[in-house]
Amino acid sequence: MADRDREATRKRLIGAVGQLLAEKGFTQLGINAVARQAGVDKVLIYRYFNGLPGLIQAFGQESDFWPTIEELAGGDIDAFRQLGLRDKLIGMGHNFLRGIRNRPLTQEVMAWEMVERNDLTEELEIVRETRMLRFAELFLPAEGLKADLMAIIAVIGAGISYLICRSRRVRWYNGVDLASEEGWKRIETALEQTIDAVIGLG
Amino acid sequence: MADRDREATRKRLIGAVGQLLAEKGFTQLGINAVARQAGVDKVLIYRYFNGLPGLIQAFGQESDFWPTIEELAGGDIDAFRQLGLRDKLIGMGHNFLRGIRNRPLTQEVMAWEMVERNDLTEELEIVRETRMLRFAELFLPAEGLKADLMAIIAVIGAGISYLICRSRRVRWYNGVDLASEEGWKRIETALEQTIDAVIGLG
DNA sequence: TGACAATGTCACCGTTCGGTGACTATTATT
DNA sequence: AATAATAGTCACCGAACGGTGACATTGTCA
Repeated sequence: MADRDREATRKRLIGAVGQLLAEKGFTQLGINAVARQAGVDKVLIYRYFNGLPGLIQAFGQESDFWPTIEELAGGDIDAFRQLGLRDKLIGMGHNFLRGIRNRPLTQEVMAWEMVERNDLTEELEIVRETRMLRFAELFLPAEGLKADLMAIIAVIGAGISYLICRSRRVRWYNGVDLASEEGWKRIETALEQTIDAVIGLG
Repeated sequence: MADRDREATRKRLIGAVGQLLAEKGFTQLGINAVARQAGVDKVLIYRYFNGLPGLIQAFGQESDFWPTIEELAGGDIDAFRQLGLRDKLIGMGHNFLRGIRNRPLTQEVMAWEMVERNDLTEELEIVRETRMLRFAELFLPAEGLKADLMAIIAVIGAGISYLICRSRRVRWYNGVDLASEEGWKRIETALEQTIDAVIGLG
C-alpha cells in the first residue's frame, strides 16, 4: 500500500500479526506471511521493527492478553472486597474461565508457550504472574490458612487453561464433552464444588 | 546405511522420530530431518511408511505414552482395590503426576496436541480417554456421589498436565517455582489437600 | 547362470523461507 | 528551485523444505 503513512503502515503490520495468529495459528507466523497479510513489503518490518521479534513485541504491548484484576473481581472491586473467601474464590474461578474462553488469541499464545519462548510468550508470562500475585495480595488472606492457597489456585487455574486450550482441537477429556455448553457447565460446577470443599480446610 | 535390512532400517527410522521429538521438539520433525537423524535416505520413508504421517503412526504404536491402569494404581491392582476412595484418588493423583513427569515424549506430544491433530496426537487421545474411563469403571463408584467426580478429576488432571508441560519452558506459575522440587512438593500437597476436601462432599 | 525383485543411493524439481541491496517516488527543508 | 530525507517497491540471494524419477547394488529363485 503506497499510502506513505508510516504510522498507518505500522498499525497494518501489528494488526496482521493478530489476524494471522487468530486465523492460522503461530506456526504460520513468519515474515513473509505477515507482510502478505498486511499487504505491505516485508522489508518494512525490518525498517520499522527490526524484524519479526520486534513486531511481535509491539503487538504484545497493544493487547489485553490476560484478564485484569477488575475483570477477575467481576467488575466492582469494592463490592468484591466485601465478599467472603469462598465467594471470592468461586467468583474468580468463573471470571477467569470466562475471561480465557473469550480470548482466542490468548489461547493461541498459551499453546505457543508450551513450544517456545519469545517476546510474546514472555510478555504473557510477566503479565499473568504479576497480575495473579497482585490479585492474591489484594484479596486473599496472607496467612492463617492450613492449606497452601496459591498452590491450589495454581492447579485449578492450570486445569482451566489446559481444558480451554485443548478444547480447540479435541472434544473429549475424561468423559467430559468440551465441545458442548453442557460439558462446560459440568466443569464450572466441579470448580464450585472443589473450591467449596477446599474452603472447609480453613 | 547400506545394511540391506528392511526391518532394521524401519526401526532406525522409528527410533529417529523419538530422538528428534525428544531433542528438538515436534516443530523440527520433518522428512529431511528424520532421514538425516536416522542416517537413511528419505525416499525410504515414502517406500516403507508412505510418508511421514505413516512413520509417525508407526512410532505411536510402539510407545507407551500414557500411564497404564496398573501404573496409575501403583503396581498392585488388588491392593489398590482394597483402598478407600480417598486413598485411591490421592494415589492416582500422585502416580499420574509422576507418570507424566517421567515421560518427556508424552509431554512433547501433549504440547503438540494444543497445536494440531495428527496420527500421533490422535493416538494419545484415544489411549488416554479409554484408559481413564476404564480406570474409573474399575475403581470409582458409579453413583451415590453428590459431586461430579469425573469432572473434578478432569480439572485436576488437566492442571497437572498443564503445569508439567509448562514447566519445561517457564519457571513460575502463580508464585510456585516449577523448576524446584520444593515447588512440586507444594503442588503435590495441594493435590492431596484438595482431594481430601472433595471427598468430604460424599 | 540369468532374470527379477528388493534395498539403498543420488540428483534434481518447484516452493517457501528469512534476509538484503538497489531502486523509485514523494515530502520537507533550505 | 535544488537538496536531502523519508516511504515504499522490486529483484535477488542462499538455504531448507517436501517430493520424485532414475540409477546402482545385492539377494533370491527358477
